[in-house]
Amino acid sequence: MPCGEREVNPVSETFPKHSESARPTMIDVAKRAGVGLGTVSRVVNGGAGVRDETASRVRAAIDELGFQRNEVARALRPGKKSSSLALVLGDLTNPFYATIAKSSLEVAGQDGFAVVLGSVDEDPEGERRAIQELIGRQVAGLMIVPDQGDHSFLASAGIPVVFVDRPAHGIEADIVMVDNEGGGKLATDHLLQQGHVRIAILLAPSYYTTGRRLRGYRRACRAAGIEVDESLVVQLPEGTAEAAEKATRELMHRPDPPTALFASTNFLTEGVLRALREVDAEPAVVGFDDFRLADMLPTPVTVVASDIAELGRIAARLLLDRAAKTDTRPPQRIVLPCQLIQRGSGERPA
Amino acid sequence: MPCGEREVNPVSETFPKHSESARPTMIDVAKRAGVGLGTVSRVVNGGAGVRDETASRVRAAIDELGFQRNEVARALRPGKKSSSLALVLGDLTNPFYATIAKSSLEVAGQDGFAVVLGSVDEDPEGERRAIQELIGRQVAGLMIVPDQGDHSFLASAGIPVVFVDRPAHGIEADIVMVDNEGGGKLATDHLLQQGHVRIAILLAPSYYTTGRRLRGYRRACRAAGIEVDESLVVQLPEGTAEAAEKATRELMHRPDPPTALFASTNFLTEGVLRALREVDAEPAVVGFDDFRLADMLPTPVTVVASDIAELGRIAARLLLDRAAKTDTRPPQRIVLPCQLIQRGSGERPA
DNA sequence: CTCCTGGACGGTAACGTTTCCAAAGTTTAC
DNA sequence: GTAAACTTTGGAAACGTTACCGTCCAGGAG
Repeated sequence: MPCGEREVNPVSETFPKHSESARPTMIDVAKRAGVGLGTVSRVVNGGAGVRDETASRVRAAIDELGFQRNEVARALRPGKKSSSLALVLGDLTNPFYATIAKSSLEVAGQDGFAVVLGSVDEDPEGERRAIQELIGRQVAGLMIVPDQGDHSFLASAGIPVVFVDRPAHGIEADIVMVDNEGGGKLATDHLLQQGHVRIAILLAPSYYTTGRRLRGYRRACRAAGIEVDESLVVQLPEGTAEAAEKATRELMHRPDPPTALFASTNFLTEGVLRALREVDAEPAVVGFDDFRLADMLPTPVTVVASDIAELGRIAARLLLDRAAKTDTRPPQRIVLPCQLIQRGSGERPA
Repeated sequence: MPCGEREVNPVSETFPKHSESARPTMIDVAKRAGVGLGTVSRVVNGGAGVRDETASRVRAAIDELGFQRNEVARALRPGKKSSSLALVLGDLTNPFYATIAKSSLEVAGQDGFAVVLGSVDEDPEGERRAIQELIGRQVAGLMIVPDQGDHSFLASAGIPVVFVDRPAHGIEADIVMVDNEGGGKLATDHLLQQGHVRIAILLAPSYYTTGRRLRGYRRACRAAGIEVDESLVVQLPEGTAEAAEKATRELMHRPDPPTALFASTNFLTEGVLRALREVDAEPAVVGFDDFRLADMLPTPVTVVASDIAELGRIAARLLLDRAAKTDTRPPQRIVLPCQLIQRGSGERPA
């Protein structure tokens, strides 16, 4: 029960409200310091070619007036892009995306860049619109965790693009991702080693990553000389925990349930574990992507993990270098390794 | 062990790279459509006062050229702020912040606003710098989860500000928060009802919210006629799970350990639970703020929760209305209720 | 003493949009 | 048939910055 209704009160203290007073411009500073506009600009941009005495007079004026450069006007000049990057990704509530956002934000911030988050619907058309919006804001570069669909419209945007976690079709651009196929193989190999033969794999719909992880799974099975039972390859209608829970329940109620499950995303892993609570059998479980509290669950969860924060950092760094034209190499494809973290759930024998 | 070193390969496909070709401007559109510049602007902005026939000719030209309005130039005009909001908050890896980011992003997106995330260091000076940066980008409004310290410098920013989760000093602005004191009382009351008398409370350092939650705790104790043992009020040096874990371990190894713990943030709850794994005693635990998998832990975790997504939505809505001058009420103080979610850990008897 | 060189500085155009004003065209009213 | 009112349109100014081009002054070389 609620501990109170929503309250709405005017705040009582009487502090200055935000004033509409115009903020000072370089012209104001110039007048105040008794110098020309160009000189102020030079001081603000590093002060090369300005006498120390003049420069400090200008700086004094800046402090007195509380002047701050108008980034919008600055970005209007041709060639000058705004000092911000755009980041387009899915549900921030997913720790995977949140981690990318956080780490790329850090790197961008170090270079004085802000990060603009476009709101992302799930449909490709929404993504496209969001991206166009962002481009209109003259960002210096785009980091995109792309949805499926054609992204060739990005080629005409005139700004560098880095794809994160998955490649996109129709454009040649940098891509930073994890070794999905290797990770899928790693997880499956591990389960095979425990003697499992009937290993189910749960897949979120139509992501690129999904296909690669499945490929790793198949490769591991083939290498072990095991033929894949296609009824154990479960394509979910949604990438949610709920969908995985339902599918797992169905799997485990079959006459010939799998003895092990490979959940190909963190949310799917959660769903699998939820379903298994209500089931007598204790199949082995390996998840893809680590998640908070994985080690605290009744049976600590074995996962295949990679350094997601690094994913974001590399992407941001690469994009900044592209934007600054420091990096003029051909488009790169950077693949981060995965590693297996054994915690218990994946070590149950067949 | 890693399933492979980091690979770096040039991408092989040969798609168009991003071209540096200048994007078309309204002037190009005007020429193409054989109309004046002003007419194009009118069409782009809704088309009021333009003949249908002319408007469609302009729209045709826009489509042909792939014109997209330059938001930067637009924002340069006086009075016109850019159609973006700034969001300043802490660690996105904390689901609490991530949820706020997600929900405010959604609301802003509905109104065609982008959200700029300032990178936030933990120190107040870093926060101030980040905010100044954002203001320089001419955002239409600021949403801030404020650090302690004086925020009066915001009064001269000339844009509306909404504080989220905690108020700030030195400025009269809207604030959207949860009923921390009520939640603290709710949690403590619940533990008292189970017969607990020695209830420890763990507090993250110096947050505003911390103080209110403690106040609710004290109020509940006083109402129950119990004198608070001040050695059970634990001020942590850091708001991390690790700090809470260490403190809990120390608490439980005392000769007179508490029979219940109230962890005042989600990370602290995690730390508490980690420590309790290695302890024989099974004290009751209530956490503040719900978290993913709370119901999946060996003992499902009882929490006091509020609708964090709603927090973000309300803040964004309010800010948008302020920015549009649709809402000219005096600064509001909106307080969302908390509710108790009983899952087991909080129902252990004394 | 004059000329030249170079650093310091001031002024102005330009970026792409919105807004305002005036001109042109069209309808309505008398 | 003419004047008035209104609608549609074109053009120019302005937003705040940067980049470029001159000008000015000091100092060194001839």
